[in-house]
Amino acid sequence: MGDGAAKTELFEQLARVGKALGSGKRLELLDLLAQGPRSVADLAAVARLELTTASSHLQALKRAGLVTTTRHGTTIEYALAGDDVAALWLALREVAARRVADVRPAAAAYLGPEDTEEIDRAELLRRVSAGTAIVLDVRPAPEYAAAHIPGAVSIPLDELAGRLEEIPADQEVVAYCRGALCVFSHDAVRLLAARGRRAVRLVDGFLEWQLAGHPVDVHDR
Amino acid sequence: MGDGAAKTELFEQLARVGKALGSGKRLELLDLLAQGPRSVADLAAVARLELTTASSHLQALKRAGLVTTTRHGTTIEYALAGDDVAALWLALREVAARRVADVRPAAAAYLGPEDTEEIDRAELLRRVSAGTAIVLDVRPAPEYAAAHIPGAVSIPLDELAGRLEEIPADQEVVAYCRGALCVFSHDAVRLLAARGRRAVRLVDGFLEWQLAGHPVDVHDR
DNA sequence: ACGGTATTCCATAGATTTTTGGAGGATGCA
DNA sequence: TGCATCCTCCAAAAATCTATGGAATACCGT
Repeated sequence: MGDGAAKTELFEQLARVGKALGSGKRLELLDLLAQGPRSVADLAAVARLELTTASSHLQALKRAGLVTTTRHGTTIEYALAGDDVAALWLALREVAARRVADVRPAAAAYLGPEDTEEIDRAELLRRVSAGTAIVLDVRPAPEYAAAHIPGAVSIPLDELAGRLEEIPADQEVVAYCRGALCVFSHDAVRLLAARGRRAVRLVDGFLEWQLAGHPVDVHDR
Repeated sequence: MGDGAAKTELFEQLARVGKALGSGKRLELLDLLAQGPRSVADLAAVARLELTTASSHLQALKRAGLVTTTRHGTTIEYALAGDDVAALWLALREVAARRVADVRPAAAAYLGPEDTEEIDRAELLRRVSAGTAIVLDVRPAPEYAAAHIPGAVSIPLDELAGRLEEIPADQEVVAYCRGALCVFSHDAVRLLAARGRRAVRLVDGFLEWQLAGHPVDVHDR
């Protein structure tokens, strides 16, 4: 029948991963790391956390095996341990969105009204290969640099208003950002629409693109 | 940029699912529920928990949306909320097995030595359709009754020694149980081998079979 | 209505986690 | 060597979670 104590111990070990996923702060850090490796100070700033708090949460993620560290001189770069971790994060998000009643209103409050048109990955590929649309990456520059959809142009959301002329006025724009729960592409499409551009939003984002096995580009622009 | 408070709130809501996965006891209950619906008293007995402890853990799982309840007269039946939850549980297990160093030794201590031959689902289907093997479900009877691999014969592990004559001596046996971390099929194959039978083990179990989209049978035998 | 069964609710003590600030290590550069 | 930067370690207080046993609730059969 198997020893009860050994079984308890095994499940307690599995729960270490669960515990790591049991904090909003840590999930936020994980979500950022899913876009690419980053330093502790960087992550703390973007996630609006005290440095020591961020450090201790990152170490909790590391103890659970979800992230790895690499030293680059004086800075330490945290990175997702692998695609399986990204898949786990996505699975958790999907369960939460479907099963936790309060997630929908919380998402709506964060993302804003549903006033923007969305398309899926297949439709994006169709429009791009037909030449009727260009793909716009509105994530912060370091995340674009880490990896992005091939052919996408990078204009971070907070620079978009000032760099509008870089986008041909007669082209439709498909904007994307981190993932389904990222606000940047919503705001970008609203901004573009307000300036009279034709713009739609990829329904999810880079995380889902990558996990679906699509190719990605790194570096350059 | 999106309101910081709204973002924090959203991730805190997502973390409710993570928190639910952050306890060995709850994972054990989830693992049982992945085999089929069960009552509170039943779950408490199988998971070796006090009734009130089991009840409160089950309610925690319910608040996180991972399980649902149905009243049947005086008993309350808990069930997994859906396949997406089973997939999440499997994803967590796979990440833990790959990334948490202490999971392997804990699994080895629970499952015993690697002295049994294992085959995958494709090989099982091959041997069954070739008529060279029969499939043996060694889970407790209620789990077999809830759902099982089509054509499988049910002999719970603790009855196996006494019901050996029900298995044709010249047939190879493929034993399976709940999943990759379930000990029953390991013990069953050891027992059969000790009695001179040819027996191998499905590398994972019913959970993975079902999630892979294979058909399942319910009721009868 | 009554007794019996299955489960949840409640209060509490004990354990674990989270946050924060200050001190300490490691690395790079002048 | 000395100094700056980036990060981790440590300790303590606050907050949260867990286990447990007794009481309360819901439903069933008589």
